[in-house]
Amino acid sequence: MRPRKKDQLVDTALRLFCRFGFRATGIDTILAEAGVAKMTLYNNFGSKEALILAALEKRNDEHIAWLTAETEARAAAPEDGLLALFDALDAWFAGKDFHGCPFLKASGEFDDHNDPVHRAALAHKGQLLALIRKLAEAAGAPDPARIAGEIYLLVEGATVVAQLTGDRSTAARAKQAAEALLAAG
Amino acid sequence: MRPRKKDQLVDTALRLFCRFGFRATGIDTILAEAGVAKMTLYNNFGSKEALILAALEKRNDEHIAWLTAETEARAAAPEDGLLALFDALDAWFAGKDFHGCPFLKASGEFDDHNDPVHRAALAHKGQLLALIRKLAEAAGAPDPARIAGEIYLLVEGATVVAQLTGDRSTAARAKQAAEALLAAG
DNA sequence: GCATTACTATACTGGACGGTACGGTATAGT
DNA sequence: ACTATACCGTACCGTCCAGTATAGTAATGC
Repeated sequence: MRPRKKDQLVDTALRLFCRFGFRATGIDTILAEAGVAKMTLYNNFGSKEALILAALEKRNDEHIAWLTAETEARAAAPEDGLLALFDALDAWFAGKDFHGCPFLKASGEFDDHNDPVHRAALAHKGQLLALIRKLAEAAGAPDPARIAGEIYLLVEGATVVAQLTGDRSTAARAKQAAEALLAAG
Repeated sequence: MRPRKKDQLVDTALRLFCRFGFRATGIDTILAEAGVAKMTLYNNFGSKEALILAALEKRNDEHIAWLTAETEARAAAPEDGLLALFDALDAWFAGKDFHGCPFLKASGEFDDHNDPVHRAALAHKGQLLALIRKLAEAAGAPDPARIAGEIYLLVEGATVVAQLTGDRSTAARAKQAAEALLAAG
């Protein structure tokens, strides 16, 4: 199997979904941009929803891995991980193709909690929270689960606000708040 | 002028937009639900976008007023306002017709920062931040602007997470974090 | 050599979309 | 009573949508 076109389709779809939204992006646009025939899409995925799910799955893997690596690279010591996470976020927000978190976008467009797309978003956020909890444990926080939950709220808030306002200092402000939370124990 | 049908249209549209999203809600659906003829919509608003804008404007006024009043009612003393805000949020999230913040939904669907809908969302969030700042000043915080910015991130984070997960304890967790932030000064 | 597989192009279906045209009705103010 | 206004229902427009049909090409694998 040579899954060249398939990957191309997923990559293009993901890029357009992130930029214009899921419902607003038609398959014809994706096809034209990817240079792929319509039947190739339907032979590989069967439906637009399946393509969305595939795109989100890939995005989940890549983003969690990137965030993990970037945070680790920016942390001088294991106990700095939680704060370094916000530096990684800052780098993410500063990218010129940043258009908010696609999973938040997806959960907004597919509001029904039983919808597979919403569930995919939920699963991703579960992994994000797990990552934060691991960082909290590595930092030696007295109550890692509690502190992770609080930090997680800051992360989501910063992500939303960065997309909404485009303010470059958003991650730094969230980091400041996180510092205070950590200092308070 | 008897703006009965006009209001009915805005109310119905807002309800459906909140629940199903802006792009996903067709005008025919709104019309059928509101029991209003199509020409009445276009005589009053001129376009779907104008209806969206009208709905968001009404929502902005109502929600800011509600949040202000609810927070005030739940604060025993002026310096409790910032924490009481999270009790108000909790009441909002617990409502059975809660489907997330329509302005965040709108900013996700209309990503372009020049889009009037995105701008409306931005304006609303400016008012929300101003409200938080006023509460921070009333609480006698040493640096009200900074603390308000941090609390604001918690508020947005809690709103997004409440919609995403449906977790009833989200506002309480955010309140806990806010307490720590306030205690840290 | 031959069959399978991956992919292509074009054309089409049925429905939904935002928006318009038009002819008719009910209700108000004067 | 008359007229303006608000509103109605229905039919229609052009466009876009997701998805299907069909026939054909290019490379792969035995």
